Amino acid sequence: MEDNAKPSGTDVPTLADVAAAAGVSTATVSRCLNSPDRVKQKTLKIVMDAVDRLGYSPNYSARALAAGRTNTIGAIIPTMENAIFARGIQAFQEELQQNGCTLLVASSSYRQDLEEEQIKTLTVRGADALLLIGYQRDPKVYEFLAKRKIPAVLTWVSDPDSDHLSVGFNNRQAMKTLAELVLENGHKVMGCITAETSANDRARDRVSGIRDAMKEAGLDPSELLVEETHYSIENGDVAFRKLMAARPRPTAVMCGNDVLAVGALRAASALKLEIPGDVSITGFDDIELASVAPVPLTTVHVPHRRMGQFAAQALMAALNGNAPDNIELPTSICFRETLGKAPSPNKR
Amino acid sequence: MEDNAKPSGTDVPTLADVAAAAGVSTATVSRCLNSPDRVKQKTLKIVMDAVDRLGYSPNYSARALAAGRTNTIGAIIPTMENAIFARGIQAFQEELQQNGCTLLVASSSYRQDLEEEQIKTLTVRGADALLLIGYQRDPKVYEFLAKRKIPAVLTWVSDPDSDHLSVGFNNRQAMKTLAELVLENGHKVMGCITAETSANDRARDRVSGIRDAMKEAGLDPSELLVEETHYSIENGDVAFRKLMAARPRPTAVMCGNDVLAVGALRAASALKLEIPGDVSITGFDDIELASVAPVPLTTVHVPHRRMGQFAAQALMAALNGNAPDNIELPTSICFRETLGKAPSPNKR
DNA sequence: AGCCAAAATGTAAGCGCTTACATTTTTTAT
DNA sequence: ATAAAAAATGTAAGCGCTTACATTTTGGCT
Repeated sequence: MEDNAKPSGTDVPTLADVAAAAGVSTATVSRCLNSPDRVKQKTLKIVMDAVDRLGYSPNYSARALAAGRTNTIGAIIPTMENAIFARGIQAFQEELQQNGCTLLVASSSYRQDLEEEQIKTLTVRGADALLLIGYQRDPKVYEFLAKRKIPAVLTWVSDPDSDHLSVGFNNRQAMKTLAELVLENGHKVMGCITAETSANDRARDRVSGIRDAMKEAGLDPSELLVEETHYSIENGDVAFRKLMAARPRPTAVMCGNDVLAVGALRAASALKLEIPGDVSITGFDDIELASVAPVPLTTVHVPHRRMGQFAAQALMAALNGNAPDNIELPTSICFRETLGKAPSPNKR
Repeated sequence: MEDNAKPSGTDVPTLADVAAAAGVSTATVSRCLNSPDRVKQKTLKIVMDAVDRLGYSPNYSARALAAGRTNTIGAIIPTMENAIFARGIQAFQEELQQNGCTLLVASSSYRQDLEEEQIKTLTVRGADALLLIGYQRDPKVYEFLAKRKIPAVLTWVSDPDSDHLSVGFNNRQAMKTLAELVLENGHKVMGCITAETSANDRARDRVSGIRDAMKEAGLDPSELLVEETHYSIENGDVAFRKLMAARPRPTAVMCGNDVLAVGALRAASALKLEIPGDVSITGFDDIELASVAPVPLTTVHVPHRRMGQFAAQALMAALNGNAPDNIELPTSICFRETLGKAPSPNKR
């Protein structure tokens, strides 16, 4: 018969098993694992040998319960179905991993109610901190987070006026810059395809950016033709056709993201419109899709990877009791082939 | 002074607080939450009222520790950076959520060593079950999983001969069917762009499928020109150019997935080759990209959503002690515009 | 009314770990 | 050498929950 010092059969070894095997207390084993510098070299070696020998790995539930933190970070993104968020989140995850944290991803389908639910779920599941997209949400959510002392970083936006931590970029300014370029090409009748602006602050800001530029160029911003739809290639296609049916017809269509722009491009091709000869089209994001579109897309480049990385660093800092600064990353314009001079009126 | 029956200040309420507030024991509260049919209606109401009033939600770490399960499922996918896995995983997640489980996603960058590490990490973090892509891995991994009694479902493949649970499709057969169609169009010189076959069983099977079809059509399978590379549009472009430099030049290039095919398409356009007039190109997966490629892609349609859904169901069944059956889902050919007759020799 | 099985609830022992505090060992200064 | 300070280790009390088992309540029968 075995005595009780050994772990029985196929059971997963516990801290106590390691302690017994190494001839020390569980506290010492715990210290070896969590703060090795507080333990004598010799002891450390003995314990680590025991850990290896038994193939021990800690039970995270128990650790979380005892320590009051899970080392899990939650992220809630609007969608996983296209690549808009993939690069940024991937970088976020890599950075977290460096810091011994795990990422839990949920998606909200661009629905505010679902996002709130997911925030609750992730919190309850023990997320120590959260990455959120955009800043627009019920103040109660922020109160809830504050009450639970859960740091959150808002990304894909820059929100310097607010006291919420954010790591992102200025959607409005970025789109404005692109719009200025479009207007410099002589376009007077402007169209725009965007996500629904009521529930999406990034989309709203981008549209505002276009209007800003129009105003400064002496055009009436209210004449911007706007099509709102969900992000998908198909919807971009449909929206573009609607825009092309308007009179006067836009000579430039600025899209809220690259996915919509690619849909517009497809529609243009079907309508036998030359890009950019007949109509100019622009995107936003600079995902891989943009560079391989039927006509390579002129778009706004967003530094997704750096954003993800910085967001992770900010959160780690917040968890360590520091107060990280908001970060606004610069965007740039990525010139490709879909932006050109406005066609001369007689040519149309 | 408060007495100890009430939760103090901003603290998160616990089971005991609810029990005190409802005037019952913690066991009863626990039962109300986990098996409501085992308590009296009246008690249930009292307890649930207290839960609402206090805004209680259970601590999952504690629950996991006590119950020995986390209700968390892990998934390890080769990459999050393109959309190949997005739809399937999204469906998987939705189905899990229906069953009260949370998804933890990790990515392995197509590296077997990283995958093993992630499997360990997720296991240690308490994943009750795992979704894995493909079947090729060190037998030790399966032993480890078996020893820990962690159910795993292999997806994106069908592995009927093995005793591992799988929910997927037959890569070899699917590609063979497409290859037959290509060959029926009179192509004699075949090229292929694939992921590295040594570390990717899906890729390997797909190439085998092409060879199978060639053999049956009386061609020498060893004459298939193969370019191996990582999945990306850029790499598809480069590989296609290499293939086009071969003599005799392939008249059809079958790609291991849609991403590579889109890259090939881009290269073809740069080389002023007509698709499918000069060269036919095919893909695999039927992701959204396929339908919006410069020339809409003829490809293999994979039922990603259903696969994800069934995989989740299989895992839930396994966790409930049932032995779910392997599932092989049918694929279909999605005809678009990149497959055509082989050009007549004199035309070249 | 009285008995008994079934239903409902309570009691309390953990789950595996961290950590405040107590104790022992080692180092440093005198 | 010796006292005091510092470092290392041990002891044991939880963290918030589930669940086996014990106890009480309920309700159907006779």
